[in-house]
Amino acid sequence: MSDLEAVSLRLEARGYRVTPPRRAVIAAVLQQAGHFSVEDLLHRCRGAGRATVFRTIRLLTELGVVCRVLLDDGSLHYRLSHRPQHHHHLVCTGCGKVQDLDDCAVSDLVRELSGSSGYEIEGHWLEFYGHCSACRSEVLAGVSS
Amino acid sequence: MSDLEAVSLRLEARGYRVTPPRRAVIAAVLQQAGHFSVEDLLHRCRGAGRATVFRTIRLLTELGVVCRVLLDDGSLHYRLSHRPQHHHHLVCTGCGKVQDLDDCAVSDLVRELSGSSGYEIEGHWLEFYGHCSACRSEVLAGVSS
DNA sequence: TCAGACATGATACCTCGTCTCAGTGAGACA
DNA sequence: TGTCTCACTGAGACGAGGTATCATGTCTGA
Repeated sequence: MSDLEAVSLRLEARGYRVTPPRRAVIAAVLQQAGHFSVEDLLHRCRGAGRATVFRTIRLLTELGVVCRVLLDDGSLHYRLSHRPQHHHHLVCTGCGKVQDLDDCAVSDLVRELSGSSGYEIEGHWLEFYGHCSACRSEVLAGVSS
Repeated sequence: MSDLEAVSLRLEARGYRVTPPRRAVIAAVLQQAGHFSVEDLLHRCRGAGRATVFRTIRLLTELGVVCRVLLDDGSLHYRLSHRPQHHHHLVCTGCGKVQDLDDCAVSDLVRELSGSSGYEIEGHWLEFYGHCSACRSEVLAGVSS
């Protein structure tokens, strides 16, 4: 079963119809290698309207098919989520590559914080920014030349 | 020395002029108890123009006088920073109260991640969301009544 | 005094996202 | 088969939040 079919089935299981514009958006999302903005999708899905693309992305976010990535300049991008469960991102500020971090090491901190602060902590947002090994070696090569 | 004077001195030390509109924005920021949007400041500084308020907030962010707070609905607010150094926030989604977390417990995780991922990690963004003790007791009172 | 740098407010503009609304089409049902 | 309902659609208006531009004002140092 292709990814497109799998996502379509998940939509149908929730009672949503899988229409041609939605298929176009899902296909465009599945083609994206890294993170992308809604504007990128709008360019790829010329047939689908602006509102439809936004609506479909919101649907896919609810389904856990895509997840939101906060870049270090504050802009919000999306990314195909290979992990429907809670996870974090490691974003390369050089090439834009994003890596998933599946073990949430903050959960211990959350427990500790719940005790000390009196808050009932329901969620958190954690993103790491840095340079991947490829970008680091490029920078070093640039300096030495 | 008042807070207003202290911030003014920091601006001057960086070579910026302390003009009446800037003083008005700084005073408005210092009066804010919790987090605020630029729109809130615009209401409080009727004399200063929209662009000036945005420019001054950007300046104050650079100086570390205010810091950005990402709310759980994705909107960006600002907050008077009592800790110029790196810190995190604990945001109450009920009343909007924000608490600073000064010990960055992610630094161990950053070191560990640098080794395992090959990334040179330069920054991270961490916000916690939950309900403060006051909001929790309100909810409980509402349920029991 | 004067030139140049800096700061200003007004306003146009941009980006990103939501809302509204009339039209469309798929599916249920008589 | 016809009709009815309702989810879904695209177009476009709208709003929030922020930036760019520009003429003008003000400060500073020579």
